[in-house]
Amino acid sequence: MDDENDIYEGLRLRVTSGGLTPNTKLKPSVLRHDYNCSASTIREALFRLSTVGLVSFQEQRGFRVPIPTDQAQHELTHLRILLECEGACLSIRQGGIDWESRLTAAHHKLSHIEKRVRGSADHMPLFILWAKAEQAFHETLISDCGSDVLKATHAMIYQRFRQQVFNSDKKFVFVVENIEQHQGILDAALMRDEALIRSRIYSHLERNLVFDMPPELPKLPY
Amino acid sequence: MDDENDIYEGLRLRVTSGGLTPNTKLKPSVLRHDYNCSASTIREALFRLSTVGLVSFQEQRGFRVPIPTDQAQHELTHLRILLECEGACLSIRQGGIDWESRLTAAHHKLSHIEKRVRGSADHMPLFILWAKAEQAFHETLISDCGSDVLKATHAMIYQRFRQQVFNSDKKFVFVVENIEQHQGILDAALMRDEALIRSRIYSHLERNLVFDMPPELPKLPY
DNA sequence: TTTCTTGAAAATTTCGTGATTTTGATAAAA
DNA sequence: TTTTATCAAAATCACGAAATTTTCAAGAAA
Repeated sequence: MDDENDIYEGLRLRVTSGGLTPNTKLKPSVLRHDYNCSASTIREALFRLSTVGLVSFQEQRGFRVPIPTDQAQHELTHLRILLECEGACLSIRQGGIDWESRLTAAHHKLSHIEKRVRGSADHMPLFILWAKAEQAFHETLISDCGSDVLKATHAMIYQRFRQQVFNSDKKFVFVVENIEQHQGILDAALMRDEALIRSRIYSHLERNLVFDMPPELPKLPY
Repeated sequence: MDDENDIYEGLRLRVTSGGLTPNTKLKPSVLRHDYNCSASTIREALFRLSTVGLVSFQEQRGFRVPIPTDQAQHELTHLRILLECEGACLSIRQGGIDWESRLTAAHHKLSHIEKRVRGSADHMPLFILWAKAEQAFHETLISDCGSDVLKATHAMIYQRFRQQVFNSDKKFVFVVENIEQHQGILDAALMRDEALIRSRIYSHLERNLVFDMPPELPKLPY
């Protein structure tokens, strides 16, 4: 049935948070056994992943898990900030009670998991749950911006960001500051304060910026 | 040799500015003759185009030329403004003399073509030339922003934007205002005036926004 | 030792085929 | 006339194999 898409999703999970070492070769002829299908089917899925930037591809040289670099982390963070600020502000303007309630719900789930993570010694077992909840929260934040293109672009960048951070040495996937930062973003959204939410989204992601970023970009009239 | 990529580029050109009617079915078994290769090869190229949004795809229902809508035009324009303003401002900060000279050169070419277009009755014959030059100008504008991710994302959105506008009924591909607007953007870049270039990029693209856009988004501290 | 060839093994890309699904026209039923 | 059923033609999708390209180790030349 929807085989093709399951394989795509399966592979996506493995290259983003499946513990695969960066630069690992992804051979269709090997992976086919994990999904029992033909190599061509795997190849197609890997191709799709490569156009989104989640696997690297070189003509006649096959597919590999991308190597995280400081530069890539910086760039992905920068774009996340740009897109998320824009999407959040538009949602503040256009979103209604429904948006507020969905965002509150998403935050409630995330917050619950984060408090459990804080208590446990090993973060790993909860990681998958946390990753899903955190993605849902950030996607809900921009969900009423009214632009599918913006949302799709953000989703792409978010996936690559998560892959980058997870596969980098530091493994900064979760830090305690997240808890109050997510809360702060929710509060700003409910207060409908655009300037505040911008500043809080920036602070939340700031630690992933590895180079200096202009602290302030005057943006008028647009 | 680099067959696969040639086919991809060839198809990309046809769906973006090849005069194909929106909603036209793209059948691998037909297109194979134009590139003399197998249907599978065409299929793969179309698949890649679909992940970038330049071809619409439905499982078991094949590929089609996307139908332009006002909504899509608005969203693509919005994102172009966002990305291009950001890229231009960062280039102003980080770009050197080299950037200035490349931008001036790109503008010179574009300007030359635009003045010829203004004189001719039928725009069509010059269109391909103009499209290439205009893309080059806008890409040079953001070329020194220091972020490959930003540039790649912009390139994607720009392609879809061009497709949308070209395939829409109005065919607003070229208007005389472009001439002075491009000049204005160049001037602002050379003056290194960030606020000014933002405002001019916005004005340049504004006519493609089909819904109201917030005239001013206060953006502090980021 | 270092650099350059050689050539077999391995991996990647392309292609035609058969199985499955959709499409669209025609006929039957309401 | 409108709706539903039937079924053949056409298109799509997954597959395995053939053709092409790369990899890399072993030997020859500098």
